[in-house]
Amino acid sequence: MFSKATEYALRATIYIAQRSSVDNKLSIHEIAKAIDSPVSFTAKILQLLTPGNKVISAVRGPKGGFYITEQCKKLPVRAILIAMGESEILDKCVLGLNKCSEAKPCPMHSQYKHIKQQLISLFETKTIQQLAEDIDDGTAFLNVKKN
Amino acid sequence: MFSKATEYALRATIYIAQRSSVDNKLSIHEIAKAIDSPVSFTAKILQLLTPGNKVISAVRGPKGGFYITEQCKKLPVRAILIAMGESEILDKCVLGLNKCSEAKPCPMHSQYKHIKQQLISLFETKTIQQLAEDIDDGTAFLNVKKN
DNA sequence: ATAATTAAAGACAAAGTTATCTTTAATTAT
DNA sequence: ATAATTAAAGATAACTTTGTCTTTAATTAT
Repeated sequence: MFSKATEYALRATIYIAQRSSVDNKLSIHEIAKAIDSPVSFTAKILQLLTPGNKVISAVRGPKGGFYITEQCKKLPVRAILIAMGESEILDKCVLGLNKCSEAKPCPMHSQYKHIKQQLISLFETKTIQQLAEDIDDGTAFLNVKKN
Repeated sequence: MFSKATEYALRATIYIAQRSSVDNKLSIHEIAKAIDSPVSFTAKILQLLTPGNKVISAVRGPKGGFYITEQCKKLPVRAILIAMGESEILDKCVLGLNKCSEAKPCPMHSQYKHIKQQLISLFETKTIQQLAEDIDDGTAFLNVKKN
């Protein structure tokens, strides 16, 4: 469904939301190890989420690292998708027609749109915090290792 | 959602189902033009659908070209996805975890699985023929041009 | 048989995605 | 101030996907 980059962004953000705070920042090494992603590539990806503290925050230097504000934890998952530039997946025609519309629908349009709508609403209503809490609860997991 | 290759495969197959018959085969040029795809690339893609007349059929030489049998028209859309090797999209974890399961679900798992199930059932129940008929009916379209 | 026409096969090129490595800049502690 | 630590920035490489072009093989018509 999503690119590797977006998958890493989602996992990293959830991990940061679950483990970090302003005075317990996480290094890119810890994050990448935890979510099983390549370190440098993950660093690059997180740079898409940090400008203006859009989704997560980063500070350089000793005691630096990544964290997320309480405010940003309240953001819907879609905020990550938007920052990753993958929001159009949810607008695109299944057949790849750029002119697919209600007026000129592709032959999958009428059924596919309902499913797409559910995806949009899932990503719009589910917050980063909720995902992190599911892991805290032990009702969900980010990997196979013990949390 | 799908790769360009799979989008072209879907569009091409629908076009062939709508316009071809055993004694009215379509050239790769006509198909590519109709579905607005690069000719040679489309030719390559259709080679994934022809072996053993899996989805469509092809014959070389004058009066040759592509067509689809009545039998293959009855195939679900998913047959195209399988031939294109894109069937795992519908199995994959949204977060890209390879160990995501009912026992160890990712934090999106429980909601995402229902949506995925609808996608699977859409691609499983919808046949190539049905899509072609929608175009015949004028209730659906493959492009912006007049049919 | 020969020529014409069509898809198949194969080599290659361009672009995009994923990944690595090195250098720079910011911050902290000494 | 200096050294240490951390993310940011930038260059580059590997791999995948998308796309093109040429040659070959099959089929038909003459």
